[in-house]
Amino acid sequence: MARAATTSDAFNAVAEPRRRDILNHLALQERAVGDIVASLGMEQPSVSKHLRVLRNVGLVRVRRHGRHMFYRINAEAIRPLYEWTKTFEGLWQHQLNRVKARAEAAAKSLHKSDSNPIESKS
Amino acid sequence: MARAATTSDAFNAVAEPRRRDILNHLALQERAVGDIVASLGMEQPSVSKHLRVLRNVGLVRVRRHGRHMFYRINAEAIRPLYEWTKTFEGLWQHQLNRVKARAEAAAKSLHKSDSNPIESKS
DNA sequence: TTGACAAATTCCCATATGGGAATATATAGT
DNA sequence: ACTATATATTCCCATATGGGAATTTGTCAA
Repeated sequence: MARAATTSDAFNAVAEPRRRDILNHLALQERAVGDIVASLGMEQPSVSKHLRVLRNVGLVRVRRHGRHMFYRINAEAIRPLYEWTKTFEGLWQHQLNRVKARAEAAAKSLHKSDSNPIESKS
Repeated sequence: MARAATTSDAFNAVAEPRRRDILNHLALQERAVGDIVASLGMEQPSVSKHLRVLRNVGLVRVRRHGRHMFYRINAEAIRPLYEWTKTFEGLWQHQLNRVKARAEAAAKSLHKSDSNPIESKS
């Protein structure tokens, strides 16, 4: 088996940086393809292909107006990613606290005994 | 160019479901490779390869103890994903409110005028 | 209908992938 | 030194990828 398809889920779709760029751009308001092309400086076929992927996983919705296709974000589809990452929120806070505590302890013992002669030059 | 390497960043590394499984497993405590193999029911070489990718992007750290390699999560590396997804948090709340408002408005007008005959059978 | 513009699709290709299978490396114990 | 155990690496391969270039489809306006 090869790597999972980019269209298999939001995680895979969002792994591509340019697709995140597009989503960031759409966050403010809906945009026509040409607008995205101009704003992000990518080739039009490239944008269309990326939008196709985003559509397939439900990250964007489309609306046609004349010759223009207006894409808008479907934020709900990002939520699973948010929820998953949020699972680890407590962990990085813990880890930061531990680092901070260790740093403070080290500073304290350094102050008391100057146990690291290497640091004390000039 | 082909798809970006799985080791190019946390977004790509995490796109693979089995790697998320591994991270979920490591969230509770550090684990030896064999433990992961047994718990997740994957082949040992497969686990080692996935851990390699996770290590390359800083999502896990290793500690050796005798013949065992204990892997632990480095939650800090997940934080960028969290922050990015969080950017859209306001959006899906907006969208949900709009849907809810629309549903309530529809229910109200239905109650007042029974404007949708199709719904009123039986 | 024809022409102009907007967007999507197709074709080609170098590239990294993840799984399977086999093998290599490293460490502990005797 | 030898064996057993734990983990990592290598090789092979079918597969999807994203970009570039060219073309097609769709829509409006005259």
